[in-house]
Amino acid sequence: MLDDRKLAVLRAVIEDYVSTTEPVGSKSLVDRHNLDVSPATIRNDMAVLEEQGYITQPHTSAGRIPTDKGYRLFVDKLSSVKPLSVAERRAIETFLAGAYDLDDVVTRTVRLLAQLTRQVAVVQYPSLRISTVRHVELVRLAPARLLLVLITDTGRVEQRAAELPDSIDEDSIAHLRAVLNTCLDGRPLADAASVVVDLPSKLEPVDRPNAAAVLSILLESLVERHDEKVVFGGAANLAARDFSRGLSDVLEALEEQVVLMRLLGESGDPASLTVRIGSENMVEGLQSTSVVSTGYGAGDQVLAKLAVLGPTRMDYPGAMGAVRAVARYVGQILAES
Amino acid sequence: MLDDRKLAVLRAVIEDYVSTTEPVGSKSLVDRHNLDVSPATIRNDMAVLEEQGYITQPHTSAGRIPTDKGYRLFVDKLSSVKPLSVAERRAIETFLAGAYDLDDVVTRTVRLLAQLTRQVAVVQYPSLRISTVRHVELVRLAPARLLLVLITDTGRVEQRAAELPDSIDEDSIAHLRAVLNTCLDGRPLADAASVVVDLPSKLEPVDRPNAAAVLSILLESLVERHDEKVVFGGAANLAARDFSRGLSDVLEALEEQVVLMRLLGESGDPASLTVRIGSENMVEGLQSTSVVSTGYGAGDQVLAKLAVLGPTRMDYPGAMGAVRAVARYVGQILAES
DNA sequence: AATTGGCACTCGGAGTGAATGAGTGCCAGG
DNA sequence: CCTGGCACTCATTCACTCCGAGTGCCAATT
Repeated sequence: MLDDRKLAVLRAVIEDYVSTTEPVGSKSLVDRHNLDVSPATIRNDMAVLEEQGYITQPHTSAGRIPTDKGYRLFVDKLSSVKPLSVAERRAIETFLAGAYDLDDVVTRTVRLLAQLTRQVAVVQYPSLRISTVRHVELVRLAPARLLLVLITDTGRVEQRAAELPDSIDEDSIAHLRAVLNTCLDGRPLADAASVVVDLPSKLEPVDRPNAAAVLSILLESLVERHDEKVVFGGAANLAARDFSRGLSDVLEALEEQVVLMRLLGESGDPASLTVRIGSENMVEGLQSTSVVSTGYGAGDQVLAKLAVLGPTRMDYPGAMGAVRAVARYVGQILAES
Repeated sequence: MLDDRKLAVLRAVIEDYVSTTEPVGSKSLVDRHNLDVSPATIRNDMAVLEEQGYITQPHTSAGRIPTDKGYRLFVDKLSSVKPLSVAERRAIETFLAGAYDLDDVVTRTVRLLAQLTRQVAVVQYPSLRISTVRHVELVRLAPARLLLVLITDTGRVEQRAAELPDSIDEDSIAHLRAVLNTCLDGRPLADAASVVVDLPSKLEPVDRPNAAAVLSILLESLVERHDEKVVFGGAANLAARDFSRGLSDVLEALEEQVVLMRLLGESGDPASLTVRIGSENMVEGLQSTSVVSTGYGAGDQVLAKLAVLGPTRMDYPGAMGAVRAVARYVGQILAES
């Protein structure tokens, strides 16, 4: 149905369109790429490609531009991930190595990805799901107010304030802290939740009301609010490309945590490099954009996702290379710490 | 030099221009505002205002638009802060009250300000400078690697990882933790720094190399990296207005922490509401924008700043009202926690 | 059957020029 | 000092033409 040359034509159309932003015609195709056929032949091929829905013309008597379906075929069959240059790899390594904080790692990753791809980068904070509890700290902020700090083995720190029904003295706090730490230390967060539920029975009845308040907050930290945090950067890159109308929509979508979460959640296999093109994105406001995403984490556990977002007309091989490389390095950093 | 009517004309020009985005002419001025004079008179006034540099015409035979100098006069003399509506106040209150985390407070504040003003909002994290140490926690991540957690009375938590020269056992950690907490608890961070410097002498010689590593990291946390963190939001509002070219520059500037810090730092009196108009901003890339900023904090201590950034053509009274109100509420929230 | 050259056709974009009208400056008279 | 009148300016708009890149189709060639 589509012979080799037609595929080559599709690839050429996409490459040219991506680099020039302009509809590409049969003539310019033949001399930019050394296809050994005449423009007329290419025209016939293009007609077929158009009929099959891989390319389209913005108006009669203009060149062709790829459709989402065309990009899809390109990504699936016609291109391969472009590995980064040595310089780029080195840059990633040194830039990420300088981070001293989970926050810092994430922030730097976003900047890095945005810079490498000249697109918008989206990075999710590593999930707490499979980390284990390292320490629980309780600090009294006011007579009936505690600060609860949960430290995990991955070095992540979660903090929450808890309002208590009654005031609490330092002894009770110390006791509660001791109980919590002996029960929870070393436990995966997922298990910890079930442990926490059973805890009240181990405490003095007097302490229970306050403990209950602390524990319910702790529970929330353990199970609920984890994977929520997502940051993005490189919005300036959006403005630089033309995008023109719709930019506002895209920016709006990016500023919605929920939307970003959905965006990252959509890709099927969490671990592998996936590409969602234009209308394949169900997220409204982002249907004229493409998303290249992958999971990352320490070792082979997927702790979170990161992605690059740009116009459907983007350099897929390059973006895929950057995403894959950055994900790997971030994984290394996380594994070390 | 400038009689009352001329000032009224300037005010009218600014108000009209801000709401319509279009150069305003003498005719439309007289019937939009009930000035009891003829267009010709207004023209004369405008000629004077232009001569003095308060307004200008984009091209001959077009209406006038305000200059930065014009806006300056307007802000200083011709306008007053516009208080928020009851509904808006209530919205602020409930929205901020729902926050349970310093991070959350800041994030919500940004969104709130952006939404209220339909501009870009910039919020600096509250400084640790004048908080006091509540607790220092050391957690062993690896034999020669500690996580250092600094908790302040304002409920803020700073975390840093420290690489040690030697491995360290739990006893030494416990000892170090005890020493740190007895020496630092309740101290203002500013004083704490000097205490930390003297600490090594109080420790066993064997522990000193490791302790030194921990302490130097702690010192950094205490003095250096504090007020660095700034976030912004509402970039979509930028795109919505026309801004056209230059948008990319503005976005770029906003994504630079350093630039944002400078922007907030520029205003003279840290506590009060200040407005910097267009070219008054020395930050490059933001010279066609105006910034309305103020300090905020618990009680009357200024812990950080927040600001609204928009085109010079912005609703100053409204922005000032929103900034002032939000700063107050955030202050309350911080004071409570 | 596939490729090619030729040819008529389409149509967006750039360029031209005239008409429009909002807005101005200036001046003479109230 | 204010006002009405008047001539002038100039960005914007619209209609119109022209140009050329690009197309589809067809008959000829390989």
